[in-house]
Amino acid sequence: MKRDSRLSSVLHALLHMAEHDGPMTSEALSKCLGTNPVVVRRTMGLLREAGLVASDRGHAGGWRIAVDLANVTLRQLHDALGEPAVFAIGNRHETPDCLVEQAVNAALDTAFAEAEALLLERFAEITLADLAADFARRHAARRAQRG
Amino acid sequence: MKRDSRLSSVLHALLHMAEHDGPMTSEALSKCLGTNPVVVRRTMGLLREAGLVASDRGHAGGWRIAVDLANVTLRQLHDALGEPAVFAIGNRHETPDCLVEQAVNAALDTAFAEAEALLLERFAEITLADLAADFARRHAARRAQRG
DNA sequence: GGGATATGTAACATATGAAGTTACATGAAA
DNA sequence: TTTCATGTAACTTCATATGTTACATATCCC
Repeated sequence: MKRDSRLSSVLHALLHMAEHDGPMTSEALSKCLGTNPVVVRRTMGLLREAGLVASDRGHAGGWRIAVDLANVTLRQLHDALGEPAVFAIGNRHETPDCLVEQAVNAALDTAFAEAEALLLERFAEITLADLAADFARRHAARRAQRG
Repeated sequence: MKRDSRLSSVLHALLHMAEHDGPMTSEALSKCLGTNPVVVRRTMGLLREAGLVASDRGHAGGWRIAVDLANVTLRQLHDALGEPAVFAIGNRHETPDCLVEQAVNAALDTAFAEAEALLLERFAEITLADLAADFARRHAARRAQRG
């Protein structure tokens, strides 16, 4: 199955934007991400609808972060992307008539619900500021290593 | 993304087999599951490799459970299916050069690893016997409801 | 032995959905 | 008014789970 990598992508994009002075164009972001400007606009557009970023057209236009990095969690970004399905595994039929299948679904649904709840809880605990700080640490470590 | 429903399918099949006297053919199972006999053989073949079921050809052939229901967990079935990817969400690149993307991946990987660990833990706690008992309860409830 | 029945498996078809691409409209700044 | 940027529709590509066809192989019963 092809994985949805949009959360990973927007995080990558947002941190680059945070490190960059002034707005960044879809073109510039697409080069950071190794993708296409249209894909960037399509995905960032969802974040704009959620009020997390803003975009400007024309000269000196592009994308900029519209909120405080410390106030944006991975959970908010996941929600902004439309809460895509978390699991690649699932029930064969959602509302089966067969009692056997109902018993199977009930057991699986419970397990998946618990795991999803934990994932979203972790997402809610991590802010963009946390990631930016982690990046800064990695950056400093690389500089130190180089001498 | 299209979800992998094989775990759901094999559970459904195994419980029908548990309720049924004697072996069940791929044909019969495929009708229970609403799928194709070849798909059943393909999937059940993985369980056979794990020693969980056995198959016989020819007259009176078919599939039968080779172990005690109380000794088989969902985790074992998941493993028998080749431990398919649990998540439909993932990193864009697995081992990026970009330090920003490394920081993003590290955060996401941790969250996903925790959620996957919880899911597999729950899977390990649920046996086929548990599901069979739950089915029996549902069956009794339906009979009672009908009068 | 020979027909009937069942699995084993390769090869190919279909369906779904994420991501990539092309094309062009719209809007803003120099 | 030219240039640069986003907005968005339409289409293509790619991955992969699942479905399907065809046929080989093994077993049972007569």
